[in-house]
Parts: sequence; C-alpha cells; structure tokens
Amino acid sequence: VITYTTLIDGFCKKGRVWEGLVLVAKMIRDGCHPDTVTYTILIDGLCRVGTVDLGLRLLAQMRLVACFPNIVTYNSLIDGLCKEGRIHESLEVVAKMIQDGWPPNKITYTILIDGLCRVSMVDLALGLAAQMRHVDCSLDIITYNILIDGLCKVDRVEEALELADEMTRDGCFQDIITYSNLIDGLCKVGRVDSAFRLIAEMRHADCSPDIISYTALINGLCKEGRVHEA
RNA sequence: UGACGUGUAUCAA
Repeated sequence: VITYTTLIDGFCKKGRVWEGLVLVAKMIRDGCHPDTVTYTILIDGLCRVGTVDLGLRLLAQMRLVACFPNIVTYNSLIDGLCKEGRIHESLEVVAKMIQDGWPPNKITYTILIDGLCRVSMVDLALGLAAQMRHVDCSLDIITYNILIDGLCKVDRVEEALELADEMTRDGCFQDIITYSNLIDGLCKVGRVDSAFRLIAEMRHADCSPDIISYTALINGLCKEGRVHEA
C-alpha cells in the first residue's frame, strides 16, 4: 500500500492526478487496498488541479469502502475550496469535520485565514487568528506571513509592518517571504524607498533577498518610472 | 517507508 501510495503522491504532486487514479485501479487489482492516506493524496491532487468537486465526490466514495477521512483529508478539501474562493462551503466542511470528531488544527485555521485574505476579507482573517490563540493554536511564521501579505494586498501596509514587529516579539523570525511581502506591499503603495531600506535590512537579518524580493522591488521602481534604478 | 497551510513579475481570459 505504501509503495503504491508513494507513487500516486508523486503523480499528484506533478499535477498528474489522472495517472494517480489509474494507478489506484491497478493497486486494487493487485490486491492492495487504498487507505485513508491514499485517498487523501488523491483528493488533494484533485483540489490542486482545480477540481474540488471531484475531490468531494471521492470523499463520498471512500466512505462507501469504509475508509474514513482524517484531519488531513478535511484540510485538503478546505484548502481546495478556499483557493477557489468558496469560503462558505469550506466552513460547511469545517462544521462536518467537527461533527466527525476532528477539531480544526493550526493548519485548518491557517488555510481559512489564507482563504479569507485571498478574497480581501482581512478583518475576518485577523479575527480568526485571534480565535486561534484561544484554542491554544499559536500563530507560526506561515500564519503571520499570510496575514502580512493579506494586509499588504489591501494596501494596509502600516498594519502589516506592525504585525511584522509583533511576530518578532512573539518569537517568530521574519523570513525571506515576510520581507518580500512587505517589499511588495510598500512598492504598491508607492513607498519604494522604504522598500529599498528593507532590502538592506534583510542582509543584516542574515536573510538575503532572492529573485522574488528583487522582482517586487524592480517592479515597484518601474511602475514609478524609475527605470534606470531598476 | 506514504498525505495537508505562506511571497514577485509577465501573458492570457
């Protein structure tokens, strides 16, 4: 089972879910029965290629063969729905998972926060983040980065910068993604010079800018007409 | 021995 499942995961990670499905058929013929992990990988793969509805169908099918979803299965579906902007349905899945005995974990929360940010519902995202603490899921660097990016994308760069300070106080070190988010946000509100300063600060923080950080900055310069500096 | 969460640009619609 594990050998087959590993291969299926390989296909899914390459966006070749279809071949993964073919392989499941083969493993069954071989007398190996797909388990929860196998199904979860396929559901996740289907979600990634933009076919969440097929993922939901596969969820129904796995139950028929007495294979039951776990938290990863649910998280994969919630992420798929969120990435399509289907927040309402993702919350329905959350309700189901709770009924099913799987309370949301840190990843569930982070997925939802990301989903809310993607549809610009940043205040709700911040609210969820506050709620996370109450169920003693601490925010980690990924959650912080998502919120910082969300704030930047709605031009609330000042709040994003404050949150970046807060994450440091909280013991999460800003990484290359945090900085890139801020640089991009600053550029988009026309504060290219502050973005420049952040690039310098990155080196001091032992976090060298990469191609993405530079692209954000160069783009900002170009949009300002500062092509030469770019 | 196997599964889930974060960043830039361009083009497209």
